[in-house]
Parts: sequence; C-alpha cells; structure tokens
Amino acid sequence: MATEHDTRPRPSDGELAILRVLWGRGPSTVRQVHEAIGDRGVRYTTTLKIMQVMAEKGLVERDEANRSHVYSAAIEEVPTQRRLLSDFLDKAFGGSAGKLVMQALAAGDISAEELREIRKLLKEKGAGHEHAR
Amino acid sequence: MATEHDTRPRPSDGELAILRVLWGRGPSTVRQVHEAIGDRGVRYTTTLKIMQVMAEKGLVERDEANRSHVYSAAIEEVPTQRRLLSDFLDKAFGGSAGKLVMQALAAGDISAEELREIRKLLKEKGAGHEHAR
DNA sequence: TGCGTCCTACGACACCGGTCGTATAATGGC
DNA sequence: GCCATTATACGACCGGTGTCGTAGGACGCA
Repeated sequence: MATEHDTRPRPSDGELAILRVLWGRGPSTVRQVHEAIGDRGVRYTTTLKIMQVMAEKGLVERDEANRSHVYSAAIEEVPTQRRLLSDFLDKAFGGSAGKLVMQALAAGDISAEELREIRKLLKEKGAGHEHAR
Repeated sequence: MATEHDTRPRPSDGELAILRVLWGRGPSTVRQVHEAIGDRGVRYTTTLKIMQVMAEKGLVERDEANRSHVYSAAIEEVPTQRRLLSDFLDKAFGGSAGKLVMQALAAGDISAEELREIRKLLKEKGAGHEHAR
C-alpha cells in the first residue's frame, strides 16, 4: 500500500507561523526565524523552544553542524495546508467545501491574477457538468 | 458604520461542534445536543459543562423556564464561519484567499449544485474585473 | 410517602501550547 | 588569555479546554 498515513501531529498555530517562515525563506536559524516573525513581543527563547519541540515532533529538521543550528521544514507546504484545510472544513463548515469556497470568495480580496486561475481551475473541473448525477 | 466589535470569544472546537447542532436543529436541550453529536465516547456531563461555559461566554442563550434548560445559539452561523475562516486564512495561508480557494476546489468534493453557485458568484464578482484594486 | 430517574451545578484533574528565566557552553575580538 | 556576546538546553509556570465524578434538587409514579 502506498499511502502510509503520516504519523506526525498537525502543527499548532505557533508552529505554523514558524513553518511559514521556513517555507518562505528556506533553511534558517532560530534567530532568522525569530526576526522574520516580526517578534510580536515574544522572547527569543520562546521561538527557540517551539522550534526544539517541533524537531522532536518531526515537523522540522535540524542541522547541528554549526553553532547556530539550521532548521528546515520537514513537512511540505501544500499537503500540510490541505490537511489543515480538511480539518477546518469539517469543524467549521460541516464538510461542505462549497460553502467554504463561497464565503472565501465573498470575503477575501483575491487578486485578478488568482481570480483568473480560479476560473481556469473551475473550467477544467466542470468540463462535463451537464448532468448533476 | 456601526461596527461595534463583538467582544465574545471565538468558539473552540468543542464549542463549535455544539453550535453546529444548535444551528442545524434550532433550540435544543443538552440531551438533544449530546445525542446529536453522536456521543463520541464522551459523557453527558461533559457536553453539559461545555454548554454552561458557552452560556457564560455569551455564545449561547439559555431558557431556564423548564427543568430541562433549552439552549439556542447566540451567534449567527455565517458571520461566525466568516470570522473563523478569516483567522484560518491568515494562519495557514498567509492571508491568500486565492490559494485557499484553489486548494479547496482541488481537494473537496463539491456538488454540481454548489459548483453552479460558485460560478455564478464568480461571474458577478468578475463582472468588471478590469481592475482588481 | 418513598424511590428511581433525570436534570443541573460544581469542583478536580490532566493535557497542551505558549511563555519565560536561568544556567551553561561556544565564539570571537582585543 | 579574558570577557562580552550569542547560542542552546532545561525546567517552571500559566491559561484554556476538555474530561469526569459526585452531590443535590425536581419530578413522577406506584
């Protein structure tokens, strides 16, 4: 069987913030991450601690070659987002992806660029949409 | 604009599950909610406690006329979903509604019915899509 | 009137996530 | 070689959430 389920836990909110930095700028030191986050009043050791815990959980990988350890994301961005989205979909929208999409469209500001992509995606998806089952 | 910001806290996951029941079937007793939730191994008093806390927080209202108190949702479904969605959007997608929509479209099974609505919405939205502000 | 049933109320507890202080070790400039 | 700087490690604590046990009151019915 190809689909061995990932045993790693979902990232928490704080962990996700760190992952976003790692995904965005690639392997980074704690300091770099800490500063990238904008340092919302939070101490350096807090960021450090979270990242250490993440390493234990397998959410990030750590290169200890240098004194300043270099961390990199151990889980991919899109699949992770998809898992979180799936959870959120169930919790907040009872699993109705349609409702979620509609509210996202109504609420969020979406660039023309992205709108175009969405239309394209929708066109492909709805190729044979004549019959609704 | 009379946008007095709602001071009530965001519902937690457990609270959200209860709200979904309340939104779905209207004012209900604790027992009804508890059974509707499917009772995932959780004791009755757990459900009760959460609902009591929700009442304190102002997330639900309680009618104590009868012995079995009747609870009803004190916050509306769509605005609540929108707030949660907005939070989630920031946390998981860095605020990019476009990315979220695309993944939701790609991942979720959306009924033909909803697909049609989405297209309609998209059409309206993109009517004068020359400038995406 | 007494008893089983159902309800609410309340407190205790455990876990998780986030936060920080402090201790200790490496580094590099002077 | 010394010292200030900067890094990691570790433990403590707090608040929120969920979980449950138990106590006690209301109800209905034989």
